[in-house]
Amino acid sequence: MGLTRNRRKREPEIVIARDTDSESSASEEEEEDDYPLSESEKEDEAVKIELEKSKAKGKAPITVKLKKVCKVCKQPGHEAGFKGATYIDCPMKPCFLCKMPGHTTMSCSHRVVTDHGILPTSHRNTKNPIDFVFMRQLQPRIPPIKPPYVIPDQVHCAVIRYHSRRVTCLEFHPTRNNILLSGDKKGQIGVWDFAKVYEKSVYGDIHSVQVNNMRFSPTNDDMVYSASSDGKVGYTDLETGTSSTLLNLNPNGWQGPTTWNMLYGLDINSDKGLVLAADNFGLLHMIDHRSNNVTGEPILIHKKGSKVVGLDCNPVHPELLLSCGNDHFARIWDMRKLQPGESLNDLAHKRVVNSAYFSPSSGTKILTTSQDNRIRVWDSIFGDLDSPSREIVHSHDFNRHLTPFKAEWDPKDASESLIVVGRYISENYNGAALHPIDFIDSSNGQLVAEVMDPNITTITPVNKLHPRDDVLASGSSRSLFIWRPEEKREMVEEKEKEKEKKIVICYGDSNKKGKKQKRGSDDEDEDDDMFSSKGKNIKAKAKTTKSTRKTKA
DNA sequence: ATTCCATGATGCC
DNA sequence: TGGCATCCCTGGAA
Repeated sequence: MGLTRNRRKREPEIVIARDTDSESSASEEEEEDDYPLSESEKEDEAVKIELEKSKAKGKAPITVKLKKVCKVCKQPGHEAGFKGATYIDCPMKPCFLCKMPGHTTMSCSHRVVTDHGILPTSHRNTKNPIDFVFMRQLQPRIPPIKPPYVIPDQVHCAVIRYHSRRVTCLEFHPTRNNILLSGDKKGQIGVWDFAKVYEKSVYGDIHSVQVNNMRFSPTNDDMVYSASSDGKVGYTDLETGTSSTLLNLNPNGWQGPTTWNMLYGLDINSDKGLVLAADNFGLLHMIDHRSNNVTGEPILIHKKGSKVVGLDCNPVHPELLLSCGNDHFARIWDMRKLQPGESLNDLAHKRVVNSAYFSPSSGTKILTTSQDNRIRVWDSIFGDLDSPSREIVHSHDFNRHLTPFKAEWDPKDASESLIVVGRYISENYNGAALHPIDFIDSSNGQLVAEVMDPNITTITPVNKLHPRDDVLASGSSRSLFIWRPEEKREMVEEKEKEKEKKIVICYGDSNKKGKKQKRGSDDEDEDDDMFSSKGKNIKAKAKTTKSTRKTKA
């Protein structure tokens, strides 16, 4: 099953890693006293320390006072932040996962706990009654059955720092299986042939700021539409790199933030021959796909002045359009009567809706990702849409440095239940704080697999499943990763057994260090942070109170 | 090696 | 409505 397999030894496979930093002794286990204290116990301890100190040196009140103050709430008596690879919530704040007050993430019943002995030490040796709740509520959540899906859970190849800014969107080529398109915060669009790993190109002059969505032309595989925060819809020939602007909402340039138009949502209704793009003022724009000219007037489909971040055309019913945005709604529209306030349904959310997708084959279900840390599924667009059929609590908070998370359907899953979504919150995996990519069975909310690699310590908000192959592409910060199932990878490797049996890591051009494209794994000494020693043999540096989760050499 | 800072969207008041 | 506090990141600079 995915859970176990993910974590099975992969050491021999990843050749890029350097030797490790920490041989710092096996006496690290002292981690224990950091931690399994209840809040009151912690306070007691703090008080004790204070007392002792003030007794010891008759006067030293200032330093003593600074001793234990929470960085988050500034209150004494507890501390929040990373202890090694485990993050301690501030108990004064609502749970970072489910957002409910009264408990912390550690004791949240929605928290997914890893099994197989990789439980954070905190949950052994505790007398805290909360742990009983843990065992009771969470143990049954760990799926006992092998999923019928083949989860791509092993890094097959990667481009490290391919982009010079973070990746914002990914798209697989509709017919060429090994071509991955990626957009970034700078406005660049990359084309990567991940079968030939080193074949990649970046188009930098299509957009001036971040690319929010890309779609291939339904009639010409080489042509790509892109929506950007520069207010333009670009139309680019991937072969030649020549690009034209089909829509420019800022013809007069920068006139201040209140007038600057940005385009977010983008989709193509091939049935009606329309390219649809939505902006940050709540408006929907349409471009005739054949003439590539703007058609009709912009239509207000979300709250005036609010961002429409997502558009999705129904795969079966061409008259249905789904939109979502910052007004906390996902809305279903009839293309035949697109008028303000005339939506067929408004799906309410508690926070901003990052994405809303029809299910890939029948188009009857809807999957949404909201910034209230919940993934929602509506089972039938023909049924009751007043409330979702399911809400899955999942950590995918908004953060300024991250591309917003979007849960995505697996287009290959005929049952239309498997989804993939990156996880914000980190978990302590053998001493490393990692942010897995979650595969969730949306029919029951169970975690099917948590995919991670000890070398990938950054958060991976952008994920895309291949339309035909068991391949996952993910964008983490500036790097791209291709994942395959373990078995699959072995097959591939066997096939080309003459070639190195190693994961190929390729370096992008965007950073100085990586300029030289490394072939294979010959000179492993000079890899950069991303695939350096962090992952392996990590030991929690319990001694160093300063140590953050980034324990570099 | 470590700390700091910028950055931006959001939600609350 | 506008100002302001907030944020379990990330990258780069100090």
